This record gives sequence, structure tokens and C-alpha cells, in this order.
Amino acid sequence: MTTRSRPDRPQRATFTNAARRAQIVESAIDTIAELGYAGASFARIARRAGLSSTRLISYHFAEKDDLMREVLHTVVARFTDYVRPRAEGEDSPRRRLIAALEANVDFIAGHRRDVVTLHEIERNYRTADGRPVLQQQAEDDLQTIASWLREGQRQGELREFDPDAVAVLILALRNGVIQRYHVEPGLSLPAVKRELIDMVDLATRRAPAASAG
Amino acid sequence: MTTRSRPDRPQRATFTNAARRAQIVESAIDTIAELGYAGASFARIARRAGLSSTRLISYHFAEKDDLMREVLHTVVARFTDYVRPRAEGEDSPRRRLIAALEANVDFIAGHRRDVVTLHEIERNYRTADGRPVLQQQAEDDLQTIASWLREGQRQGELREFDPDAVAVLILALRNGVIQRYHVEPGLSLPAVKRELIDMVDLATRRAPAASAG
Amino acid sequence: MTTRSRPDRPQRATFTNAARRAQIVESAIDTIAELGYAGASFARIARRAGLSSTRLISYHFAEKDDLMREVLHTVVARFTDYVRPRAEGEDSPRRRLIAALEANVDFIAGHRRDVVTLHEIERNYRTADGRPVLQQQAEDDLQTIASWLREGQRQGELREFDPDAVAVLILALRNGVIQRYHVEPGLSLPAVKRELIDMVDLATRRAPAASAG
Amino acid sequence: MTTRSRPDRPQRATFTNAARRAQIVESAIDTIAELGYAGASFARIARRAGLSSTRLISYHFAEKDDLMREVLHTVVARFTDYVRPRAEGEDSPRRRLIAALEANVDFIAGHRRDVVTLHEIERNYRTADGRPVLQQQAEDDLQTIASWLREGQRQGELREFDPDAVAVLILALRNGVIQRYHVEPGLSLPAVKRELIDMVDLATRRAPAASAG
DNA sequence: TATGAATGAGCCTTCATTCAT
DNA sequence: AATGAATGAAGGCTCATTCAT
Repeated sequence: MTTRSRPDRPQRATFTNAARRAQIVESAIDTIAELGYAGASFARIARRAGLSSTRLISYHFAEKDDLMREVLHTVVARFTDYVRPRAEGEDSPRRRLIAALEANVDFIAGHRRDVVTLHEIERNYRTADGRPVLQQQAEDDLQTIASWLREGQRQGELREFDPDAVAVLILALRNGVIQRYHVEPGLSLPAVKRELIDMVDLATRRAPAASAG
Repeated sequence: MTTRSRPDRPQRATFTNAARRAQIVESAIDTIAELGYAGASFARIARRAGLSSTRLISYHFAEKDDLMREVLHTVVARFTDYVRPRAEGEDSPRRRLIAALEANVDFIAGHRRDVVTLHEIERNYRTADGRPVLQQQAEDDLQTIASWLREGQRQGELREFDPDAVAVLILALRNGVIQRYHVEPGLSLPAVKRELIDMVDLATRRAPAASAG
Repeated sequence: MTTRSRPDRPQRATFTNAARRAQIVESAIDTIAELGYAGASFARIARRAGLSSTRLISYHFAEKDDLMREVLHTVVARFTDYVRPRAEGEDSPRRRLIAALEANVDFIAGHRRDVVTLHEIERNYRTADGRPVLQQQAEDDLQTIASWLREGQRQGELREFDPDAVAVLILALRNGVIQRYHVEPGLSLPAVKRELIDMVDLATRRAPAASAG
Repeated sequence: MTTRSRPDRPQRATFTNAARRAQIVESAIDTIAELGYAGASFARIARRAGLSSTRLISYHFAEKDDLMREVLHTVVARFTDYVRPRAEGEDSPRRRLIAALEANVDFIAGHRRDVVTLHEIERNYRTADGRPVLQQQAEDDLQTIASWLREGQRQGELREFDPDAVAVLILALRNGVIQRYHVEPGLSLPAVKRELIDMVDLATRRAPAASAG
């Protein structure tokens, strides 16, 4: 009897279990979106979910990290599921990039709650040693964008530049729109979207030959 | 007892007083930069500053908000004092914009600690009603950039676009570099700086006349 | 974080729950009686109750006010349950008044702890705006006494006087005995009780007709 | 060098010293009257007095007890100086008692602040071991009243009763008026005064012989 | 005479988590 | 699958008081 399992935790992943977890995750998303990461204590999440005690959260999630990981995964999945098909529907790297950016802004416009929560967690969710959590999603996004840029350069569609640095900048534009929308909900997303596309296109495409002007 | 009162605190700004406040502020900056806003408790700030108790912080700052306000003011002032002269030394709106962006990246490269702290406070410091604190600095920056853009358009140096939306995007680029540098200290700032300048310039300047090609 | 929330606390009034609350309330009564309202910190109440930490008090009572409200309610109920039946057993207003006063002194003699605590809380328990808490019990007592006096006057049993003013004085006598007993536990309550009854009776009854002398 | 004096304290009782002490005492009286004994911290007293730090209070009073003793002495002296001459101006014990009670109510009506403070301190001021402070003033008052009663009995002016118990009751009446006025500033003091005098007189005087009626 | 600067102890409350059914 | 009860640690803040000039 040396094996000492964690305190009462569900042993199997049943349907009821999954539903409960989902309910808690949604409540956590709401709480974070409204009160910020630091304001999202178990007590507040439980209250918003109508649970009688925080114990139910501890029961379904081994640690707070567990819950936050699942929250993060949930909103990232929604984001990705929305954006990816629209990018992959295009047939050139440049168009894929533009389509992805448009899809991003469209998602932001329609899912403010998810996006604000994503933003909060990215900034505040830290591992035990105090370091910001590995932003795997950000890394993936950077890789995807950089690969599109490289392919566009190879195909001659895009001018020469440092694809990794430019990927950082493009992601910065997307994040900046999220952040600004977080602070100023009245922001005109259509105008920002138009200028965003123009800016990225002007900055990356191969300039048309002068004689062609 | 609920009645509010101003507990025993120094009334005048003596030299010793100011030095102590400055010491605490610097310790707070260090603590926030390393452990994040949520990790910057009075206890940790005091320990890092070598103070005998947190009471000394309460003695010099009426509330935690007070300290955070002063931390914010301190790092913003450093940032501004570095960037503003370099922008104002230029004689055209376009060059002022570029000089400001270069100065921004240069500051980021040399003051990681301040910049990380600024970033943390902006995200987490909230007013009593739970809203993110009014980002006056961000508003000011947006106004400044937008006014440069408008003047550049009027002078014909810059192409036509929505100056407010583009200002948001340019600020997003600056913030994105800060944020990326926060997460990845090994980031090549020279490369990013070069691409940042190119991107903004390509995206905003009036395209050279075709006949010049 | 300023946003209010109801932290993790029991939602239902189970048996165990009620027993624990009662235990804490009794410990609070003891502590207040011995050390005064200001001396009754959570730490001291918990220590006296043999609780492992003050957290258990916070767990069962939302705020310190909550605990004090329950303490007040508890001792007031004991007092009322003792006095009321003895007053209501009498069949004339004058006798009801006298019986009530006798019952008061008897209760005081046998429940010094409750009475001292009641006295302490009445004096010190203040609402958020700094005003003494509405002394509903005192108002009720005044009303009851005044109504007996009015009825006695109507029935001719009592002489003419201002019933509200005299009610204040009669309650003053009761409170004065409490207070004196608080300060001087050796006070001879039987003597005081006898003089109290005489004083009130002499001062309120209709003087016997001269011819009866 | 074994003698170790307390930290910086004034060594002599100068005029300036006395004025400063008086200023602090008055500020303490105001603070206690408004916020209650528990609300009268050094910080709040200092703020109300316009002092830059609590240090000035510590400088003039060795301990908080010292200040409270002086506050108590000040208001008691005012009370006594008002009441005593009016009592001593009368030439029979019964009239002295009545005059003293009238003077008491008159003082209460005109010095609410002092009286509220007196009431607060009496209830809350405790010695280090947690016992209510010896109410020397109350003891003196009781002795004075009891001696009047005894003398009145000896002279045949007053009926037979236990003078110590009745003194407790008479003082209770006075205190009850203070207390009620504390809670209900709109109390009609003239009516209460009239009934108070009647009550005490009816309860203590030797009943006039029936034949004399 | 007055003050500046500092301090340890204590306050109530909230935190995520664990021991029991 | 869920809950009740409990917990130590830490949070910011206020207390009266003391060490220095």
C-alpha cells in the first residue's frame, strides 16, 4: 500500500465528468474575461457556475494549473478551428496570410470573451518557478506565418526580408488588435482590418515592376 | 471599524524620504519584472530591498495602488525621456516616426527590466471597479503617432489611409516587440528593428512615382 | 482586487454546521465578556474555542459582523426568553412592569457573562458609517414599557406622567444595574432589586387617597 | 548609567507644553465623540488636530493610557465644575440632590460632545489586564449621593431605604439619560428632566402624613 | 520643543488545497 | 459523482510605540 493517490478525484472520463469539466471551464472563461486572471479565484469561478463549493473544482481538476491549461486549450481550439480552414482554403502563401489575418479579425469581432480571456492567460499564467508559461500556441503561430512567408519568397510573390522577424511583427499586429479591442470595445474593427491587410501586403509583397505601373 | 483614515505617514517630501521611496520603487520594479505583477507582494518587495518589514512600504505609500502608480510613472518617464528627444530631433513627420520607432527598440534592448515591468503593470493594474486602469500613456502615444501620420499625409510624404487605425497598428508593433522580447530574451532586436522600420515605411509612405523607376 | 465575492463557505445549515457555529458563538461570548468587544479578535476567540486556526471562523461566518450579529441575537434571545413569560404571567400593567423588572434582575444575577457581553456589543458594535448599530432591542423594550405605562394610566392604576420619558428612565435603571454589576461583581443584587421595585412603584403608581391614610 | 529614561519626552511642564497637551486632548475628545473609543487611534487624533505625525502625541503622553486618563479627567472636571456649585448652593440634602440632578441634565443638554466621550471612555477604557478601569469618578459620585441620602434620612426629610442601593439607581438614571441622548439626539431633555426629578423625589422623600394632605 | 523614520505585532480576509464521508 | 468540513499560508493594512536627530 505504498501507492498514495491524490485525494478524491474522478477515476474515469465519463460523459458526466466531461460535461462538468466543460461547465467549469466556461465559468472560468467568463470570470477571467470579466475580472482578469488575478480575479479568477476558485471561489468566484464556483459562484458564477452556481456550484456550492470550490471543492467541485478541485475534484475535477488536480490543480489550478490544470484548469487554466484546459481553459487555454479550449479558447485556442476555438480560435484555430475558425481561422485554419479559411487560410487553408487559399492557394498561394500571400493569400493564405491575408485570409488568415482577415479570419483573425473576424474572430476577434465575434468572440470578445474568448479573446480577452486568451489575452489574460497568455500574460499571467505562469509556471511554478515564476516563468511565463511556454506559449506553445504563439510559437506555432510564428512558425506557420514564417513558413508562409518563406514559401512566398521562394515563389517570388513576396519580397526579400527576414521571415522570422517579420513573423514576429505580423503576430504583433494581430495581438495588438486584440489588446486594443480589450481596452476599447468601441474600436472600429472593419477599419483596422482594412489597414492591417494593406499594411502587411504593402510591407511584404514584391513591389510591382516600375514599368508595369 | 470602517471609517477611512490616513494612517501615520510622512507628510513632507524630504530627501531621505524620497530616497527611501525610490529604493522601494526600484525593488518593486525588479520584483515585478522577475515574478510578475501578481507575484509582487509587499513581503517580496521588502525582502528584495532588504527592508526589515513590509511596514516600511506601508509607511511610505498610502496603499499598494500608490506604489504601483509610482512604479508606472517611473518607468514611463524613463521610456519617454529616452524616446522623445530622438523623435523631436527630426524635421519631417515620417522621419520623426521612424526615429521614434528606432528609439523604442533601442530602449527595449537596453532596459529589459523596465519594459517587462511596464508590460506587467499595464496588463494587471486595475482600478477599484475591476476595469484595466486608464492607459493614459497608450492614449497619448496613439495621439502622437496619429498626429504625425496626419501631418505626413498633409505634407504629401505619406499615402492616404486611416491615421487612427494605422496608429493602433504601429503601436501594436512596438508592443509586440516588447512582448516577444519579454518571452524570448534571445530575440534578435537588430533584425526586428530593421524589419519594423521597413514595414512601417513601406506601409505608410507615398509610393515613388512610376516614372522614377 | 476590490471586487466583492462570497468566498468558499458552507451553503447549507447542516447539524454539524450549526453545532460549530454555536461553539464559535459561545467562545465569542466568553471572550467579549472577559476582554471586551475590542479584545475579541478572531485569534482569541479561536484559541478559546480550541480551533486550529481563525480560518474556521471565517469559514462559518462571512464577516466579523456576521459573527457579532449572531452573538447579539443569541444573548438577546436568552434574555427575552427568560423575562417575557414572567411579565406576561401577570394580569395588570403595573404588576407586569414589576414582574418584568424582577425578572430582569434575576436574569442579570444568573447570567453575568451574557449580560456583560450584551452590554459590550451594544456599546461598540457600529455600522459601516460609524454610527452605533440600531439598538432595535432597546427600542422594543422602550415601546413595551411605555405601552404598559399607558395602559396603567388608562386603567387608573398609575398616576399621570409622560410615559415615554418615564420609560427611558425605567430602562435606565435596568441598564444601570447591568452596568454596575459589570463593574462591581460583588454588588448586592437582592438589595438593589428591592429598591428598584420600590422606586419604580412609588414613582408611578397613583398615590393612595388621603382618606385611606 | 543604569537609569534609562523613556524615549524623548518633555522634561518640564511649560506653558507651551500645556497648550499642546490641551490641543491633543480636545482633538481626542472630538474623535472619541464622533468615532467612538475604538475609532480613536493616534493616527486619527493627530489628523484631526492637524499634527504631522502621531509622534507628537507619543511625545506629550507616555502611553495611550496617559492620554485617555487626561481626556477623562478633563471632561469629568468640566462636568463637576458645572454641577457642584449648583448642588452646594442648596441648604438641605433633598434639595441638593434635586439641584444636582437638574444640573446634570442641563450639562448634558449643553455639552453633548463631552458627555458622549465620557460615556465612551467609561465603557471601553480598560487597564492592561483587561479589566475596566477603576471608575473613580463613579465611586465618588456614588459616595456623594449616598451621603446626601443618609443625611436626608437622618434629618427626617427622606424615607428609610438602603442608601447605597438607591445611590446606584439614581446614578443609573443620570447615566441612562446620557446614554439615551447619545443614541437619540432628538430626545426631549426637558420632559426627561421633569420626570427624573419627580421620580427621584417620589421615591425618596418621606411621604407626607395623610392628615397633612 | 518637535519631528522624521522606522518597527514588530496584530488585524480580518482570501487563497488553493486536503481529509473525511 | 459529489460534497462537507477544515486548514496553513499569505495577503494588505493599521496599531501604538521607539530610535534617531
